[in-house]
Amino acid sequence: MHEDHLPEHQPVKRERPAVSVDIVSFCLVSNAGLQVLLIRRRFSPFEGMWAAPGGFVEIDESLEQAAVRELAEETGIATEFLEQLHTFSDPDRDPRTRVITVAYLALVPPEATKHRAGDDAAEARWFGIASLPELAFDHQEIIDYALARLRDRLQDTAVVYHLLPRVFTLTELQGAYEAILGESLDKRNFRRKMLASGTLENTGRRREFVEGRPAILYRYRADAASTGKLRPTYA
Amino acid sequence: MHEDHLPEHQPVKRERPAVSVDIVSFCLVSNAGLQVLLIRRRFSPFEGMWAAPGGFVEIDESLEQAAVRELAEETGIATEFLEQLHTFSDPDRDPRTRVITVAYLALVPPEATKHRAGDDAAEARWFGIASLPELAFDHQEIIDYALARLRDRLQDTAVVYHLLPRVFTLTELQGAYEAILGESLDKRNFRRKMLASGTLENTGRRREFVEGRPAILYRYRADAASTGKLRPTYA
DNA sequence: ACAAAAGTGTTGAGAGTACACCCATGC
DNA sequence: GCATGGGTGTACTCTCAACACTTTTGT
Repeated sequence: MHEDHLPEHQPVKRERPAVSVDIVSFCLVSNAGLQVLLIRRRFSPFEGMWAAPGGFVEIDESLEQAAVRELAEETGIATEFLEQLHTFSDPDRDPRTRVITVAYLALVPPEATKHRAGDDAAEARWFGIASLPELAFDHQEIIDYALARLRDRLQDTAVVYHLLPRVFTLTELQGAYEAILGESLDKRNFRRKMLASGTLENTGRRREFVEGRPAILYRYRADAASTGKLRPTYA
Repeated sequence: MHEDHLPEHQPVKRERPAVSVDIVSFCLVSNAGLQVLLIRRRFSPFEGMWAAPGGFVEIDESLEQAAVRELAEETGIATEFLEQLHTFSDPDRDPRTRVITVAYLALVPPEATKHRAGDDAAEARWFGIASLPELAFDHQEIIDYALARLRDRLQDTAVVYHLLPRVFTLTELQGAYEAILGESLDKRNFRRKMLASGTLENTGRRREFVEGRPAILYRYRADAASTGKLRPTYA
């Protein structure tokens, strides 16, 4: 990094690539599974195509700030969970000019999923992970990467916390795991593991007015994100 | 990312941050443990201080290409293993101008560790991981991050492959794990696990002319990096 | 009483951990 | 024959995986 400043050493002002962030936001919708937030592009290139929300980094903000800002500007969504994924740098990934993009993973809890179209995007929409439209740029690759990371995080941390309502039943929790992993899990093993992990807390309340036996409502303990000892596979 | 091109939409040409790569290279030196490659800076800022090799990305190269090029230019070292770590973007991390840097992990096998000072650096040197000098920029943080990632990779892949000579004894392999993890491991459990992983191959030769009983020489199987099933903890 | 969903235990297999002595070679 | 490092096995614990019936509620 360390030479730009020295005129006699680097006499030519180097051409700088543009730097953007792209945010892959997931949410869970009961019996519709895992959803990804996309916007429809209003401008060329890929005008009219769907893409992950994102935009250029301002000169005085960090990448995290840019990600939060762009997500808010383009979709109106404020996320609590944001994790850097990977930086994509193929010189030809954007047909306009050289753009290096830093991809972020965002998790949006159900009470915050209401979006609106922003200035830069004609439209924003949640898509089921299994039925994504054709995507602009290398955004399909970025979303694949994000999903792999989310699945990974699920194995050893309490990230689902950020995708569920504050209270939930064990069956709902299992449904969340199954929707994200794309496979079904054994009920008894799942419950044992979750309860043993020490991340859950019985609220003492039950889900009322439902078909069948009312389920106990749990919440994540306040320190779950840090404390959670989860490295299960269930089956 | 998607608006730079539209004059009426973004009439002002946005100021672009500079983008650099920094490479944290590790090697193993028998009974000197894990080493990191640093260069002494020839220019301000932090002139005379040690830093990870790195430099600005050219407009038409990928980040990986930039990392390989900078490492070669500044130290003459060619690495086989390169993995992207994280992108550091604090607006104030470089006092000169806005620089976003993408950090890479490089592993250098013992036969490739000879370095030379390059154009941009007065001097290059391997430092023991436990006795690093004060570092320029946020490079201490970057190296900490790289070491954590290396330790992580050690748990479930055969990365040590890239840090050892082509043939080695089990004792040497265990020494490598211990040097990287910074803890000692049980000999019998370690050997059982390694041999059971299926990544090693007995060369049929032994280390000759040494004190004590000659040890069997092993090599990694050609497909070890992909096949290796390692998730041990030893103890 | 029946439909619907919640809840509950046991067993077998494999992996991890702890631990101490004999073996092959060079000098 | 002794110093030096190489090599080996067993028992315990714990976690994972497979698997089916009973309980509670509303209607």
